[in-house]
Amino acid sequence: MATTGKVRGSYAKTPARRREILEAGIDVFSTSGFRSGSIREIAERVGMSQAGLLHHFSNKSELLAAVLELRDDRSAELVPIDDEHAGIESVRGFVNLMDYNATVPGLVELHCTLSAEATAAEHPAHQYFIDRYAFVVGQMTRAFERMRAAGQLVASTTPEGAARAMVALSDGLQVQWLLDRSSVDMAEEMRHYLRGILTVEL
Amino acid sequence: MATTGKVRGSYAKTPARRREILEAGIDVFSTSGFRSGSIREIAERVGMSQAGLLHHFSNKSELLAAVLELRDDRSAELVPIDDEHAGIESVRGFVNLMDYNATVPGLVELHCTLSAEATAAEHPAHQYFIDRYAFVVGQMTRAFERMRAAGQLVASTTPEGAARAMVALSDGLQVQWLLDRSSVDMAEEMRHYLRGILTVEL
DNA sequence: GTCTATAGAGGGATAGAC
DNA sequence: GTCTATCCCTCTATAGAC
Repeated sequence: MATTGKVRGSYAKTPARRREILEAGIDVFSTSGFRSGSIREIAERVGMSQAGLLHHFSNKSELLAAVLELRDDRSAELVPIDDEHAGIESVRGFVNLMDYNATVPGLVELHCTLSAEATAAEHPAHQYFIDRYAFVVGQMTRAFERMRAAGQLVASTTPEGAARAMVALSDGLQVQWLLDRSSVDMAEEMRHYLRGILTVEL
Repeated sequence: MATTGKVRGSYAKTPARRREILEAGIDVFSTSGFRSGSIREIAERVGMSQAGLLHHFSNKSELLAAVLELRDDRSAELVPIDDEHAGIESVRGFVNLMDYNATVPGLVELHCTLSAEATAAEHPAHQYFIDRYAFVVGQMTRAFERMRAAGQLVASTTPEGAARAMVALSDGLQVQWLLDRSSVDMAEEMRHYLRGILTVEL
């Protein structure tokens, strides 16, 4: 017993507090980015002082890392695309994630804003995004390789090319969608692309 | 005579100075974005004080607008995609622009960083990017419409869908390329996509 | 046209009380 | 665990001298 809860005292609420801070962090970093978003504003949204916030995350970069981790966990929960034997299931999972994304503009904005910012070599999330793209493109490449083996991928496309194009299309559609949400149905546009390179139904 | 040059005095150099500032502005805004890039740093790069810079551009937003205008002019000069009768020529122009982009990482970074930032409604370049995407997607849509009429576009694709996908693919590939330049050949990836939706050679 | 000086706002992080 | 106070930094924009 008492493996998760604390022994006593008011600091038992720390995990909940951390979670509140992370939620506010998503909001602020998504609209202002990391560099120009302030931990002061995040703290205010949670109703605490900036110094109080820094009790939970010792500095701004650490908070960013925790925000990114939370986002990853949620995507992974919602759409498991990392099954080591999945082919078309991974592709379907990716498209489902795009449908889900259309319901959470904040998360989409977070991704677009931070990935563009993190393009700069000195950005605290630079390596994170390099690794993350390598991971996602890698997963999708393997999924397409299995589909190729099953004769489900058109001959003109390489698995890696398809994977990169899929990720790129997703990112680009997000920008257009954020600028004008009525302009694009992101998942539908992706399905359209996929129909062109797959020999089977989605 | 004296249509472009000034009558006399040292302020004849103003246009050149403005240009220098804009070049430095591209550098700084591309790596730091608009919000966290500072006019101070831009001024330093040109070798002048921050107050001196503000003699040429009355505030930071005005400088941003001028930077974006300069970028537009360059792209337009290099790759005319706005011919009102062009079909495949516009598509070729777009791909050529992607090849050119691979030689000017700074401009690519500027676009990615600012377009993501400008996703926020209060951003000074918000409307600019809405208009710009509408323009580019519109131009490419009309080009694909002409190609459709000429039987050069596969039946499964709509002109607007193709245009949006082309722009999205371009944007997304830029992010991956900026994070790891050895990972993607942006123009080649685009040609590959186009081969799938066109019935003629590029 | 460019400078210095300065106003005025906001940021991150730390120290120390409670 | 949270606060106030504070340090020190950076930023934009303006005023006014040269």
